[in-house]
Amino acid sequence: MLTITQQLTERLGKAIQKIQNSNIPEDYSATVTAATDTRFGDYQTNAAMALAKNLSMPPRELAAEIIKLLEVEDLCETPEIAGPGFINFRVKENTIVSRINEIRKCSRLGVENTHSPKKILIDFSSPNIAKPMHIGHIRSTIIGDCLVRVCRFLGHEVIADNHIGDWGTPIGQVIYGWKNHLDQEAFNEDPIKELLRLYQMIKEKFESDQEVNKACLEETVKLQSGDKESLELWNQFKDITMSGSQKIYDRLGIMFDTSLGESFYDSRLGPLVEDLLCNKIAKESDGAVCVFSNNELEPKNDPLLVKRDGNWIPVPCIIRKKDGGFNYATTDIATIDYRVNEIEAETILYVVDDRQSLHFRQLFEVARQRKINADLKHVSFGKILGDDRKPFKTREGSVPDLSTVLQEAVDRARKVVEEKSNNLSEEEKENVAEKIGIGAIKYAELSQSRVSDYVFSWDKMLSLQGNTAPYMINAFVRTRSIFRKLGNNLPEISEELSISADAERAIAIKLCQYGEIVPEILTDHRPNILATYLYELAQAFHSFYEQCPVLSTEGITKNTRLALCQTTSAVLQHGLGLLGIFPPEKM
RNA sequence: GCUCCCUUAGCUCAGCCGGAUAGAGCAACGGAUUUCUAAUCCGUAGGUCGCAGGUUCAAGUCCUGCAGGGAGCGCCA
Repeated sequence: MLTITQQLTERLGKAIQKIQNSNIPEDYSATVTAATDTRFGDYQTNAAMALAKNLSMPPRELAAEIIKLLEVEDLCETPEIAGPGFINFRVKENTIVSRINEIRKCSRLGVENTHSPKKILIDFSSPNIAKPMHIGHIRSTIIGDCLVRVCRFLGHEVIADNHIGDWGTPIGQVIYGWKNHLDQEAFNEDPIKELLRLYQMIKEKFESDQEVNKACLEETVKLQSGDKESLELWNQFKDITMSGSQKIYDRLGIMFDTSLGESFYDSRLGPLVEDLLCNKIAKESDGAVCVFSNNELEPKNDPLLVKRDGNWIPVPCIIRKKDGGFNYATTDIATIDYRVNEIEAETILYVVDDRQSLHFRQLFEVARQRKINADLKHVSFGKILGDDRKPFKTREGSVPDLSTVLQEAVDRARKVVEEKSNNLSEEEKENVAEKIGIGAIKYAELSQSRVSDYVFSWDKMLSLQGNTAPYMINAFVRTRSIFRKLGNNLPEISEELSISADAERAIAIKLCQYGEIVPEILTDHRPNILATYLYELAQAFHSFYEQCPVLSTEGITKNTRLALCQTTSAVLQHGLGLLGIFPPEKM
């Protein structure tokens, strides 16, 4: 089952072959894309302009030549030349009708499985022990989950891995805090809050107070050498933290296949460093063990070099500290080994904020030097800002707690529901508020380009207009209300469709494109491509809904409109589902 | 000091491998409701795509330089 783009691209390719001119580059592959503006038609190609120079022909003349050779009468009207040499295609009604009918019969809604399924491990969320999840975890968690859903749907084998920060110096700090400054009453009341207080207090002293610093490092060493009491405390902290995180994952509907924390890799670190020393990948420097540049890369592309006073000087990746301890990079290298050798992942995606880009470039460079055979990619993202364009904070100036943020979203959604949806029962209102609130948080995240920073705005994300969850959900609810009204009188929807009104045509074309859009998400791991598509679909549907009555019509018109509503409903539900959003039936 | 990221309408943001007159939403203004849910739709107005060069038939998109903002930079994670 080919998308309309694929069919047209194939025909265009054949037409260009027929030109049989050796000046056409071997690797040239003509492409047809959706029209940038519907005034020009449905699809377009710039092949004539791209090849004009090679064939030394004026673009418009070449376009005419291509059109002469194109065999597309069965798919579209005679293609037209426009502007500097575009070829525009206007698809025939029967092409749209048969494609819509294919999509209606297809459980995948016209989206093909990938032709090259991979085993993909996605590393995301990554909360830390003794710290409740906060606003800073939201982007990784939501983007990561969306990528898991999309990869899986496209036929990849996916391992969702929560790489928990459960090892290293911070744990030593909390243990030290626990032993010396625990407020038992506060702990009984809210354990995670007390752990966070201890961590923050000790972290501050750790910087300034030599003795605290030393004591914490001793606690860390004790833990890592298997001291029983330390391990018991560590387990307790871990349980407390993870049960808090789990509540958030449950509410968000997010599941992991594995949650191997940093501690899991601890026993592998020593042997790993020895191995790297043996292989001469790493060497000792100032008492530490480091991986240096091997000068295979151009200096400016080499993350293990930095320019200072006009000279390139080494910035090694430290894998064993002077005191014998291991650090972040060591664990990450060991983690790659495990994922590649034992899980047999072919691709690893790290959904981590962009401040760590240097770390990942170094990590990937070490992997390259070791000839690790896997595709490693840092799926980075920017910061969440407040109205003042500074990192988003609560009114009290602290980092907002994630569970509080989720609750506030639901509370705010509830208020709107009270205002607008008085026809619903109490139970329904609660359900709708939950789905809209959580959906709004997720949609706000996924509709943004992940690379840039964005301003967090309650009003915007819960707005009823614009590119927001409530707007999308409302479109879905409207499709549902039509079928609810029909109840048991839903007629058999036949394949006989007549697409005549502009609004019908617009939405039908949009529906045909679902299969073209979904795979594109993975070209650069950008969920907002899907969000933008769904927004355009919802807009087209709202417009259709206003202009084209369904239930009051008869015959083929009714049949057509029911088919479009049904397909829109299915695509909206499915697409939102890929974003991890599950709309209610009513609102 | 060096490296990376960002800069598009008053505000918040889209804009994929370069392609036609740069698009949405909010805010502003003007319309549509005995409804398949107006949580919607239709319309008007709003731009030197940070600045300067370059490559190209074609640059918001690619390259170079500059400015502004953010982040990172040997023993934290």
